Amino acid sequence: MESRSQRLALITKIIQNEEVDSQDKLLQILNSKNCSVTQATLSRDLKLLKVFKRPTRDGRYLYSLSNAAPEQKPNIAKSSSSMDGFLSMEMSGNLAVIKTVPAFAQPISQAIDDMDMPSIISTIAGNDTILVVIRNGFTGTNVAQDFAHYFPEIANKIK
Amino acid sequence: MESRSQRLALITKIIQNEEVDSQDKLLQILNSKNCSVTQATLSRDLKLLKVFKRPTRDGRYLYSLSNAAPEQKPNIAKSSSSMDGFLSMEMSGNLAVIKTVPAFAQPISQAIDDMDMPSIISTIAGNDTILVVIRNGFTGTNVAQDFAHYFPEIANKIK
DNA sequence: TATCAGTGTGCATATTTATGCAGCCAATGT
DNA sequence: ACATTGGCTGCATAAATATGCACACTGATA
Repeated sequence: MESRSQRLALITKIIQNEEVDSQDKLLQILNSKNCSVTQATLSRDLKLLKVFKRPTRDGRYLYSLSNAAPEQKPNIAKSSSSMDGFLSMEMSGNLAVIKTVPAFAQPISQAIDDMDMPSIISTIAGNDTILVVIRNGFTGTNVAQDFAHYFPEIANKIK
Repeated sequence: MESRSQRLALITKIIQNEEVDSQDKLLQILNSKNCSVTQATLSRDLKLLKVFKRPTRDGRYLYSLSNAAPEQKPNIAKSSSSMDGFLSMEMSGNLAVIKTVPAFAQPISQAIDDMDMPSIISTIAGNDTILVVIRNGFTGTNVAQDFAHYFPEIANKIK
């Protein structure tokens, strides 16, 4: 085996047909097929091929070709206007209820979750309403304070 | 941050929202969010979540949630537990809040409703959060017990 | 021919990730 | 109460993977 491109093709075939979980293992298979390289070169080959280790159902990781791997959608960056559409917030027991302009509940809910406020377990959003679940040991006042701190632009809309 | 399941939920969120390419980097982000663990624990967490490093178009590798990989989706129903994607459950007053891997809230919510647990009136699900409304006369402890009974595989994720 | 640029490689080592082991803690059984 | 079990963790270190550097080879160019 002399050329790199031939070796790359061979690697592709091996990864498709066998359960390879380390470069050393791949190295052995290649050696047994008359192809002699070092682990360092293999590492570079795999990067060229965009090979990656995929999790299996039983908790292992095996090398896999990335042809089908889609780009992960990055979340839209938060802007200073992430509270656009916020209308009001009112406390009720261990819940805070936020009303928004219709269709704005989801993005606002996401923005709130992203802040990881200590007083909030999580939020859940419909179309124009968000439920904010307050963590045990905190009060609506705590939540109001946290909101005023993280989102000062809506501090005056909290009851 | 005290419980492992909560940390797992936080990790999924970080991996979705940021470009993480090493456990050390993830470690720093967690630390900045008041969550202190070692790299060793992180390695175990990532294996539990079946996180893997996905190749990007520009030749880098970033951590990614394996449940977002589409080729695995068609098989989920037949070969996975209905509690796949369940991350954590925390009580708050007459509610229990379940955090899931994104997009898993709806099916898990359905599975819970289907059990007709005596301690639960109903559930409502967003994208990665489920609210469980506890029936009058029951407590969060009752709900936790019911969950442990009906879904023993997630008993250890209940706070 | 001489020189240069680019590619490919091994070696040694750095970086990154995984794990054996022991200890802690909470839950459970006797 | 005491012992036991199992989950979770950190520490130290092993295992796995990536890379800086030097060198060899090729093809293009003056």
